[in-house]
Order: sequence, then C-alpha cells, then structure tokens
Amino acid sequence: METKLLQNVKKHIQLSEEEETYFVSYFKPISIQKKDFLLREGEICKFEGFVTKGLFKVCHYDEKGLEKIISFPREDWWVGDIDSFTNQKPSSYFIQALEDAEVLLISREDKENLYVNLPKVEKLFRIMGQKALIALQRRMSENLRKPAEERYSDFLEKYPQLLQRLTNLQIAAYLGVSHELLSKIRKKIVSKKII
Amino acid sequence: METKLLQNVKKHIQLSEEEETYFVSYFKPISIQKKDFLLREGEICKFEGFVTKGLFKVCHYDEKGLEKIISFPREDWWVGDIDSFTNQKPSSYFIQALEDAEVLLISREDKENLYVNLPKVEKLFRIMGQKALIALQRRMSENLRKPAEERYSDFLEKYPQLLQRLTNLQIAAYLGVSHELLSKIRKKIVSKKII
DNA sequence: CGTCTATTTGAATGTACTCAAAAGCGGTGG
DNA sequence: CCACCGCTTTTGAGTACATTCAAATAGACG
Repeated sequence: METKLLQNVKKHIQLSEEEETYFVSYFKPISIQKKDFLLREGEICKFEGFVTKGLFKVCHYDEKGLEKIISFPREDWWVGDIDSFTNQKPSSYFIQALEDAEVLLISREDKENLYVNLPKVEKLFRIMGQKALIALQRRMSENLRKPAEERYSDFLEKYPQLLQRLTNLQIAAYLGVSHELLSKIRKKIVSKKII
Repeated sequence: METKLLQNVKKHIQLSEEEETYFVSYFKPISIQKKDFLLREGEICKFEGFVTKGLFKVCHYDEKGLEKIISFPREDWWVGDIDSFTNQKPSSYFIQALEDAEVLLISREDKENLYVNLPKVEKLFRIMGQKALIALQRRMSENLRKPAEERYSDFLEKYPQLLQRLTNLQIAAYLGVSHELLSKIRKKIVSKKII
C-alpha cells in the first residue's frame, strides 16, 4: 500500500529512491473496520492519514442532532482534521469508516520532523492544501442558493462511482437536505429520464 | 505598508532582518479605487496580494445572473484566485474593490523564485492555506441546512465590524439569500431586541 | 434637484421541512 | 427456511421557510 502513496506524491514533487524510502518510513499502516472511528468529536487528532483502501465520512451533529457530512475521504485521499491536528485542539468532527479500510498514518511530531529533514514535503502539503481549498471553495459557491435538485444532479455527475457506496441518508447529509426530500428528488429525476 | 505585511508574516515564520528586506522586495505596492477590478472572470490571475488597506469582494454570477460572494478580503488578508494563479487557467471570479484600497502584489514567477531562494516561505503559504481551508470548512458545514436567520446572526457575531462597510445586497449574496428576505430577517431581529 | 441605488413591504408561488406511517431489504437466530 | 429485527427508502399531508415580482420609500451623490 506504500506504493499507492508514492504514486500520489510523485504527481506533486520529485523524490530520489532513498528519499522515497525515507519518506515512506514515516507512515504506519493500519487497518480499520467498517463502522469504527478514526477520530471522535472532542479528541485531539494525532495523525494525518493517506487512505489506500476503503471509504470514510467526516461529519458532525448540530444542536438538533442533524448529521452534517463534510466529506467522504477514500482511496488516494488524505484524511484527518487539519484544524485539530495542527492546532492541537479538540476536534469538532467524527471520522468513521463506511467500509473496511486501510490507512497510512503519520503523527504530528513525525510530520514536523519530516518537514525539517525533507523540506520538499513542505511543498507537497502546500499543494495538497491548495487543492483541497480550491475544491471546497467551488463546492461552497456552487451550493449557495442552488436548489436541492441541482445540487443532487451535480453530485451525480461529479461522483458517479460514489453513489453505490453510499446510502441516501449519507448523500442527503452531505448535500444538506432531508432524506425525505432527496427520495422525492430521485423519483422525479427517474421519471424525467423515462420520458 | 510593507510593515503590515511583515507583522502578519512574523506571526507564522521567523525572518532575519536581511530576509525581511529580501522578502518584502518581491512585493509591489499598488493603489486601487473603489469599484475597480483587481481581476475579472476569464482573466488569468497573475498575482497574489496582501491587502494593507480597503475592502474587496470575490464573487461570480451564476446562470440566472445571481451574484454569489465567496469572501470579503480586507486589511491583513490575502487576496487572489489561487486556482487561476497556481494553475494558470482563466478565473471564474471577479475581484472588485468595495473601498479605495492598497495591496502588495507578487507575481507567479516571483513567488516561485521566492520559494526557491527563501524556502521558509513555503511554510508560510502552507500555513496560510491551511487557515483558509479550516475557516472555509467551518463555514461550509455550519451553513448546511441552517435557516437564513441563523446564518445572518452568525455573520453578525463573527464580523460585527464588517457590517457598516457592506450593503445588505452584498451580505445577502454572501449568505446565499435574497435581499428581500434579508431585509425581513433584519426587521424581525430588531423587533426581538426591543422586546 | 433629479438620478441611481439600496431598502422595505406585501402578495402569490414554490421549495423544503417535519411528522407519521408504510413498504422494502438484509442479516440473524430459531 | 422462515420470522423477526433494525435500518433504509418511500409516500403523503400539513406547515414553515424562502423566492419572485411589483411597487413604494428612503438615501447617497453629483
């Protein structure tokens, strides 16, 4: 599974063979079962992880108990709570495996050491952060004042592969609509396609 | 105005006096008048800027012509379109001054050079990016399924100083509600406070 | 003073939510 | 193999929230 990490990293920075080995040595592989938590609200996030297999949800619950899903980290993505991780403060999120998963973890101290010993990595994480920021910004502005039906069809277009791996409950929590409405929207879209 | 930039930077990385001078030499101060554009949709963003005075809006217009405001960069903030800037592709945003403003600009080439000649800067922009990401993530998840009235009072709490510098039209475009509804919400809140 | 823009107000319409109940579906144990 | 349980999905009725459109009022600025 380290290979997957390196493939991904090499898209952004170049590493010599020794550097590759060194880089990878910082990460500890773990397995995690469906429904288990990588992080719970209130805990301090002690790791950052690269997902090599499986699917997670990052979520939290508002005052009324409504689940809100921030993202679905999966293969070839990074997982963690940057805020809690970098500022060493209690997380406001849960990170839960939706499928059996495998992750390569790096601790905060190790990451700081890695920055010092292999400064290229600074660039790597700068780029990763930028990418995440760009994607989130787009999602944010696209969702402003956009009706639920469009948000759902946008989702379908963007993540067709994800559909089969999620329940409608989860998609609704991600889109920010009630699952009842989502169900009605799905029905409507199907009938449109038949016509 | 360079002093403001350094004050801000020194919160995140340490620089020697020579390094400070060197760092600052990369930035070109410009003045820009109210209503003028720093960037227009379709243009490639050739700079990143640090605002030392004034207020901007970053926005775009959807198919129906509705304005959607992404952010209000102002004193002590960075301004630009990272996506367009780093990937050299046409921007999907307008950046317009809402007040007479002053900005310190750095070009893409210069920023790359700066990374090479003063690697600490890599860390600086990694941290800046992380902060932006964290803030945006919070805004995103907080707005999911939250009624307009709460979004507005959240805004009041977070940015009380901004209120007097913005029109309701602009706040509405930021919150993602019609300005008519915003007006009604304001009325409602005032009457609540009187009681 | 007149012009342009921002703000308020109201009525009608549409969108989305809550609540409640039923139907579907998968897994588990008898 | 079937019965039962828990969870997801669907459906409908009623209500709340938000939008559109239109028009009146208020403010800012040359």
